[in-house]
Amino acid sequence: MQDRRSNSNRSQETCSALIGAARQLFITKGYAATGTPEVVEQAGVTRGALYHHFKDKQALFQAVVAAEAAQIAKEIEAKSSQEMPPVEALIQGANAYFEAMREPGRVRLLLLEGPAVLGPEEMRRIDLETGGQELRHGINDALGENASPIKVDICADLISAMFDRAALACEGGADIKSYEQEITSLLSILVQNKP
Amino acid sequence: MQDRRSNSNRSQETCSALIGAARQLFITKGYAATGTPEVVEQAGVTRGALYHHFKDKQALFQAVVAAEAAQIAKEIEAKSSQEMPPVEALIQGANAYFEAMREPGRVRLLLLEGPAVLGPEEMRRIDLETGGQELRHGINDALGENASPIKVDICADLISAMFDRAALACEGGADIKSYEQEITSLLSILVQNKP
DNA sequence: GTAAAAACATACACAGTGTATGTAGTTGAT
DNA sequence: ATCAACTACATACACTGTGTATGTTTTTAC
Repeated sequence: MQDRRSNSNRSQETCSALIGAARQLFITKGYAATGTPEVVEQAGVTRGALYHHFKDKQALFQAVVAAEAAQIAKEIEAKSSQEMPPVEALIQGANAYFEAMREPGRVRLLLLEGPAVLGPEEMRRIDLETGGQELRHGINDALGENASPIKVDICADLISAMFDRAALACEGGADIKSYEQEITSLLSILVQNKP
Repeated sequence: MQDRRSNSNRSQETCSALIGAARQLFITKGYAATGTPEVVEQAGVTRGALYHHFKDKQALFQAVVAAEAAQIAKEIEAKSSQEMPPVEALIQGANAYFEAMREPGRVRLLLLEGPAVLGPEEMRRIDLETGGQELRHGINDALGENASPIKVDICADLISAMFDRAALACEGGADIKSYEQEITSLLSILVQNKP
């Protein structure tokens, strides 16, 4: 029974199956409570395949997180219309982020377990590799020319922290509109009072 | 060989030893990489004692986190002088928080692994049980009477998110002064433009 | 077609968790 | 003081999961 699939195809398919199955389990049961036997069963492969493509369980998790971050960046970019005053663009970007983060499991993956399992540096790396630069550019445009690069970096970091917390709060049952409104208000105030 | 220690003393001492040893290991190696055999060895007791006092490894971790949160609240309260304009009090509280969070391991315990292992709700519960209310009161005083309670809650949540992110960044090697300065600036702007 | 390499599959060694069971020390009532 | 009940531990074990070593099949290159 020859399938005659190319090696790269074989690899790609099993990797996708593994990442997909792992994603589902990590989201529902969490990283620690998910065993590799369960993952491979869902993926329809064996543990041998898993450990052939990934160094260890953590590497599989990193792949899941990276894929999710890429997907989110894609969704946000799709919703970002160009030609807009900087502040409006910022607010729209924030709303797009919130909407993307409402997809079940993303908060847990990217805001809770990701930083704990992979570490903040690695999470930051993934973020920059995908769409994390957008916010910094937005902040830079909004603050104008008189802002030093390091100030922009810090400001972007602090604002993204607010975004993340808002997403986390909404996952926990908080009112989305209230948080969106408050963030919008804060952003407007901050940009208008750029020091 | 009769020690003739009272039961409550015995319990308290072994619990303290366990929490202390666990704290050290959780801080240096992380929750997942720390085994209970190692903990009890450091504490000078057996696993039997551990599982007598704590339901499981997670319960031990929760005790460590709660103790750390209480200690931090104590340190902050000790540094908070009363009789101060609200904004100044806020800024001073923030600085006290940063200073407390510079104690090695606290960022990892409270901001990284705590939320992942215990969940955000439990972390929030611990926070409110200890000194988490202070910030909300500070925000409330700073915003004045015309702010709705829910707005104060959200605002406090978002601001505490910035505090946490700043502590995390500094742990990662960022310049403390820059973050402190930026936060101070943001707080001043926000309070002066209370909508 | 054949050798090398990649992609898996199987088996195993090891470590860690939680529990069941056993023992010593403590408490409270008589 | 003594005895029973209880608390505080200690020991032993069953189980699960991880990572690795080794074996097998499929693909690739020549």
